[in-house]
Amino acid sequence: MSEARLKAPRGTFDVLGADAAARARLESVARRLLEQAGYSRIETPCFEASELFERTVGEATDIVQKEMYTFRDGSGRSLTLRPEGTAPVCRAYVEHGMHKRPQPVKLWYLSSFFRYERSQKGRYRQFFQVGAEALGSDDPALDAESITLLWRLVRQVGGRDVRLRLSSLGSPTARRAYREQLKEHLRAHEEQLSEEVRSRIELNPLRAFDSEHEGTRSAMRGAPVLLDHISEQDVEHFEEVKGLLDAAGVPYEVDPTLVRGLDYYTRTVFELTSEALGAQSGVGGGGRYDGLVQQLGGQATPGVGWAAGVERILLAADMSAPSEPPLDAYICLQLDRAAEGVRDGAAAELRRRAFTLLQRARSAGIAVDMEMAGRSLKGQRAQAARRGASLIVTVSEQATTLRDVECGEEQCLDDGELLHELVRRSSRRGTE
RNA sequence: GUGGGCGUAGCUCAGCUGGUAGAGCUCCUGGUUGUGGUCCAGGCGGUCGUGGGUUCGAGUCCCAUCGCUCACCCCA
Repeated sequence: MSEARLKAPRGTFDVLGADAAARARLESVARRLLEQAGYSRIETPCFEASELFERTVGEATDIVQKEMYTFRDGSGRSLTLRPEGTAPVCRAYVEHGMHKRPQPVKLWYLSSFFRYERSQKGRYRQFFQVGAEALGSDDPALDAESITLLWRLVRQVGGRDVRLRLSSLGSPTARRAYREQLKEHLRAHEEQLSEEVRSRIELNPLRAFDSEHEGTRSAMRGAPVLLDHISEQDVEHFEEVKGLLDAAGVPYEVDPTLVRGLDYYTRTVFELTSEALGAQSGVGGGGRYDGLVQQLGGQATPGVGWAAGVERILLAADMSAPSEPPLDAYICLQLDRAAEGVRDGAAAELRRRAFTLLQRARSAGIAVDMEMAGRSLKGQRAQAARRGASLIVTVSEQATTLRDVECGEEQCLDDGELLHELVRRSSRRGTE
């Protein structure tokens, strides 16, 4: 018998109505902001060789461990729906020899990503990210520019209660050494730690810094801090970035405990959060990834970039979506004997006339629609009103009339005159 | 994977201690209104998430299951 009705899979959603309009606005703000700064659009495939993510994101991360949508195609290749955007962009940089272009190469995207997770507010299995990547230079100005763009994007769409946190991870070696040091410190104070933190010493020692637990907090006061263990050049780089952000008037907080979820980050890392979001407070984040391109088989190429969740920006921004744009005109069909169906010759003839008019009016640049749902004349007028049309054309067997709703004028015209009148009246309105 | 809350019309919801399903909005039709969003009347629309159980009788009680949602974990 009847199956259960099909629904969008868990963690996915349809975009429509006001939500679609808000997204379109966000996209146009992002495009203007990023293209003005020299970023050009890139779209990479929805899926990539699984290896791309396994190698770059980090074997031990949750993403690779349990969140990837991985499948085999007809030839047995292992493919994965992209869980993030930086590795694919770097792959494209290498694949298209972009190191031969003038550096830095700046690219931006707005695409969907996939992670198999339990969904909740601001977290979905298919989600959208807007992101920007700048490759080919380790100039701290590029870091500062990247961060500033994320900051300005979120502010421009009306992001509320946003905070920017900033830190530096140094080199991967410094980071690894630090991690061991921290684990040692935690093990030395194990009896003070909360059970949860204790069970995560190996997996995620950095998390101990976020704990609210009394004993853990006191144990962490004496803990080593990564920022104190990075190289002199990295400190200098970080100082430059901070100075440039100060100069640009971008407010930030240095947070030495800031961690990012992906393995490839080096030096600068940052995260933008909003209190308006619920549990998933991260709106966007990113950092520098100086070893990534080389890891993918390219020349040693530094890079810096970020990604921000579209759904999260929208939650933080509370964008009042513009309503559907109104129509200039609506074409109604008036049949003498309404009882006769659409197969009736007269009705078909009427429809042909109206349809021709519709197409000619659209070619002339007028936003116009016509009745295509079999409504009564009253229903058609109501529909015209709903669509915001200020001009109503009524096509009947005897005549074609144009009524200007705003001034109440009504005139009987032939089709050529009608077109002129439509253009005249709708353009006059447009320029007012 | 774990825990809390919730599943009745397209949407928002009502339905008391079990008695055989309702309202508002939307949509359509007719009337009315200066041929337009008003007002009036009518209509379309639901195997009450699904499957069992208790009962003469279940939207209501019990069990299971699925879905949605929020949170943990983690992250955008």
